[in-house]
Amino acid sequence: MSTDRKLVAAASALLDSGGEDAVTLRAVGHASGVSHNAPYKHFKNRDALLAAVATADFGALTDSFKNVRQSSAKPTAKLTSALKVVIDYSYQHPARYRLLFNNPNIAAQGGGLEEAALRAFGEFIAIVKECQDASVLPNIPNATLAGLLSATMHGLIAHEASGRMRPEKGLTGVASSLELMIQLLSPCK
Amino acid sequence: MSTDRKLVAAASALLDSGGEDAVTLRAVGHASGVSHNAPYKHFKNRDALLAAVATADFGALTDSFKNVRQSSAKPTAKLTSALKVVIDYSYQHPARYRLLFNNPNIAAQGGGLEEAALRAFGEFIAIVKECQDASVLPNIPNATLAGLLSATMHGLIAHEASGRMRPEKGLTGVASSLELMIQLLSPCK
DNA sequence: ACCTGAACACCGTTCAAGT
DNA sequence: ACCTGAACACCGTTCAAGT
Repeated sequence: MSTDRKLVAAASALLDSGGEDAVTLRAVGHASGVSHNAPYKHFKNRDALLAAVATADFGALTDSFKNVRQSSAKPTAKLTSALKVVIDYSYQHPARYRLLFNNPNIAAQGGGLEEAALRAFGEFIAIVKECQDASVLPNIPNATLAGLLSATMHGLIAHEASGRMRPEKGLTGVASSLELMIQLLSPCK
Repeated sequence: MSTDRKLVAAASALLDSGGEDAVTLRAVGHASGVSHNAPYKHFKNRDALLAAVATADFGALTDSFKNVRQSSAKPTAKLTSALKVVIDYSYQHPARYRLLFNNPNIAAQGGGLEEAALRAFGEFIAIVKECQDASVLPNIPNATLAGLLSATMHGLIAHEASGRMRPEKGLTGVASSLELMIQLLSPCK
């Protein structure tokens, strides 16, 4: 395993175990068996290393979306599954989730990150399109609708992560709120 | 002006001028005319100081929402205005916006922050209710709908802040996407 | 080409001491 | 009660030097 892959894997593991603050170059280097400034031989700086983690994760999300899209499920089920992929990812890897979707500094890093993010979003768009073709979602510009659904999901995740989704107030979780939203959006019959 | 108010004001100004990284206790102390560890006499630590900034801003948002709600505008116009209040705030004070709505660490700080956030959300809920009473929004549980609208707005803001709202893909800005969403949600006629 | 050790200029936080 | 200066244990980053 090459050093740069080891560094990305170590940063990823540290994000999961201790959050973003735990990702010090000293800890990353130590976990990879190199010195604390060896990362500079592979990445411009700490942000570039984190961007590499994000790029890899966007790739994994793209693969997951592709699997969902190519499955034999009904369009609505595919959409629910795709949303569930991201929701589960946000629960299981909160620090990494925030890196991909909630960190303007990292988003501005370049190095293939933007392209990787667009590829993932492209797969999601395709799934939304299947729903529109099946007339379970309104006939508005495809990417606009996908953007709305994606934004709602991310907003709900952030809302819950901030501890402000009170069940007593009728806010009953990300997945169920999203299901309701999809119902409300479905064309009038 | 008391020292603790000065500290909050200085932290607020530093967030605007240099982002969260610029809010060092040394800079806050210097801008307030005290030493770099004087803040510890007023706040438990740096996060508690940032939480105080967030609490104050939630208070300002509550006031803005209240003004909108008590105006003579039509319900839909009130909703648009309330959303615009937050959108403008996110543009003019991005670091502070992220502190209030996108920072789980700060959200968990306590000290009146949670209550202040709920008060602001309560005002927003009341505006959404006016729209429901006027039948321009669907008749589902009030707080649930407000949560969906709020989540969509925050998700769109995050999407744009990450530089991933490409106009060429049909994603044409936070405000216009939200308007479309509200149209789609309006009960079938 | 890749890595290391020392060094620099910072941090947040603690603590003894001052008024 | 409120504040200060020194100190501690960290950081990211740079750089000269090694193989």
